[in-house]
Amino acid sequence: MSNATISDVAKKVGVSESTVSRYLSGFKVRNSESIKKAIKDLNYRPNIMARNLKSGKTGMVAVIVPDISNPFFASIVRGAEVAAGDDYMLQLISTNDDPDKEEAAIRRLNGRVDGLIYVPAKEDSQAITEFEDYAFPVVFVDRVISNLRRFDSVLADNQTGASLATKHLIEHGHAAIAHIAGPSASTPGKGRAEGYLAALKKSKIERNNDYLVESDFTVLGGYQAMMGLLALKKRPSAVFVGNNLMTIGALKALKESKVNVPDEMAVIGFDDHELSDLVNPPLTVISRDAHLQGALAMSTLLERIRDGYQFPPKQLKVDSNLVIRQSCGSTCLYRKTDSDKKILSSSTSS
Amino acid sequence: MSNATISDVAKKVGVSESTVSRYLSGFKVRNSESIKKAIKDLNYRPNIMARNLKSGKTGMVAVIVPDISNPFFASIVRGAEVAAGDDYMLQLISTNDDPDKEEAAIRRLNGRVDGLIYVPAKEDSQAITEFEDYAFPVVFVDRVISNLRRFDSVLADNQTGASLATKHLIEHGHAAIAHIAGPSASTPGKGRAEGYLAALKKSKIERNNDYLVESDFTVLGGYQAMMGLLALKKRPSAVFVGNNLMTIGALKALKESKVNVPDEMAVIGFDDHELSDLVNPPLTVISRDAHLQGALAMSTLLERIRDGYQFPPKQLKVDSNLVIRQSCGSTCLYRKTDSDKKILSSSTSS
DNA sequence: AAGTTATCTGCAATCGTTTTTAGCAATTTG
DNA sequence: CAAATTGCTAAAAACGATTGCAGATAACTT
Repeated sequence: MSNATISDVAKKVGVSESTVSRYLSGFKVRNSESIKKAIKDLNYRPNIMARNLKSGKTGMVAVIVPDISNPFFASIVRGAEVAAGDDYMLQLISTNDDPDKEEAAIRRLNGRVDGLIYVPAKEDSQAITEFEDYAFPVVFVDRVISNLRRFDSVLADNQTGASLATKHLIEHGHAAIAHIAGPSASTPGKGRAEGYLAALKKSKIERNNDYLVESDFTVLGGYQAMMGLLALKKRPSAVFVGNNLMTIGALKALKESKVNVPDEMAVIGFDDHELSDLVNPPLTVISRDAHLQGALAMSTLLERIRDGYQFPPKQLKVDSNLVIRQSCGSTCLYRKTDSDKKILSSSTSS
Repeated sequence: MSNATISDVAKKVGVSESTVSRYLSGFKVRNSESIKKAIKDLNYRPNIMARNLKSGKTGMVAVIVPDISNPFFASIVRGAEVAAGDDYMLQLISTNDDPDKEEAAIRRLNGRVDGLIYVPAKEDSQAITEFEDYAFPVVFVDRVISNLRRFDSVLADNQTGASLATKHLIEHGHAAIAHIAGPSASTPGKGRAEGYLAALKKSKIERNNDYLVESDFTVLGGYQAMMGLLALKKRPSAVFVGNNLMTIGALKALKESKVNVPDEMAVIGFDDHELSDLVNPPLTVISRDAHLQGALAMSTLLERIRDGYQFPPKQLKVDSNLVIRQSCGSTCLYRKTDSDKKILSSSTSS
């Protein structure tokens, strides 16, 4: 039952192990036919571990995400998987945004993978130091660790996207605009808050610190943040929510508080979803191509694995688009386009 | 730069490699202090591949799912990951429901993993034959391959869940009840259709073949199936949709056709979602704990890896629950319960 | 046919561990 | 005090592949 080894094949054919090995590597070999047959007869499969030990390669790439059940990260992973094709297999790790888990995971990864696609929790994560030790290339996706500039990254254009969202609310006549932000220690949390503030400034709307609440990218966090905003003496009339999960939480809070969207509170989210269209009211969001982000990250990583760091690190960005539906009070224009929604492109990748 | 080996450590301390190895395995050793120091100084990390080659174990478990971007499968994976803890790492493979890809993946997995958690596309998949060759335990989740009874499985109670859904519609006065089913070649597609038919039979409602349409578990498939139902001379007044994605598609079709839910068409889905509550109207669904399913699968698998097949294969089932919201015309009772929704338990796991 | 070159082959070393074996010293036992 | 037991240790043999080297065929030259 236990698998045959290369030596079994060699013995059966009457050649040396090296000849079989060379046959397997595609070299021209005299008894290729009988080797082929013996391999089939013995159901021989090369032992990957032995091969890896010799070659020093593993044929594996790790992907560290906060939580695979977040559809956004699932899309990234899927994109990465597709881009990896048959060359590399994926190892998946969810960290729950816990830097300690990230550190432990990276430590365990040593010797198991040839590269890492990494969505870190915090820009100043302690795991930084660990990276010095480990000898595989890393590509950051969606978030970066600021001190690790030597690695590549594939981000969304958070600033532009957030400005676009805020501007959209302003154009609908809102001035009391809140922002439920992600952790300021995270790249998108920080970037989107910056974009929000920049848009306010540009329209000469004074910043109200009560309206900028920092949360944690979770449903519950979004719910609580929204409840907080509703409890304010001077309620905002519109809110830009910093990610998909917090948007769900915010909407739950609004529904529970019987606050009408968009009349009493306009809402715009970050990151689209298959169901955004069917929510009541259909949700206007900033969207970007997570699948593409994952695919870009993987191809960048594979390049590094192949060619090393002879070229300077890349900083890729994918577009953020505004998908107008009805949660900001926009009329139902989107029916007129063939894609069932109106998309305004914002920025180009670079 | 390249990692130090156990021999470097041994040399530095002045002992043999085996002594260092024994120290690492927790045996009592005379120079343990200096070995500890040398390991730290040299930043020695054991080479996993060498270790795996020697032990024949990989410390890895593969998870094969149709598509990780389907939140349901993402939950399964997450549950499996949590249950694996620090003992095993996960290798992820999406197959797009393509049996050929499944087969190729399983073939590649040989020697890379100690076990497999597997959501196959079809019950009669050709990949069956492959399994004979490979020497790791397998646990099926959500779907099985019928000829492989020797492996464990963790399924949902599809029949009961589907009956519950259908009965719910019947109790709301519907008799013209359609079912958009998944592929009949798949376990849940078949099981849920059976449950649907059983419930009709029990209520002495005649089966209408136009009302049982087989689709493919995708958004587009659900959309097209619903469009087909709407085009019928005698439209059904209610529909039970066989999975989450097809439900989204069906709702899109209804929205696009301006058919009111639940007045003109009652809808009940299979599998809950964080957003189901916020959809218009809030979606009544059959729900089961996907996270638990994944966790059970993993713990079953780890048991097999540890103890082998001395015990007969297990067939676990998780409960299906009815979550009543408003898409079937139920009044808004759910507010009265503390969990924000009314849950009727259906069956117990066995 | 003999010399030269091009192909292919087996041997042995190597990758970095773990584990078995046997040996040595120190300690306990009769 | 000799004998038996204990507690570590080093040396060597795996684990299953790949690869440099040198020798053996085979295939061309002239």
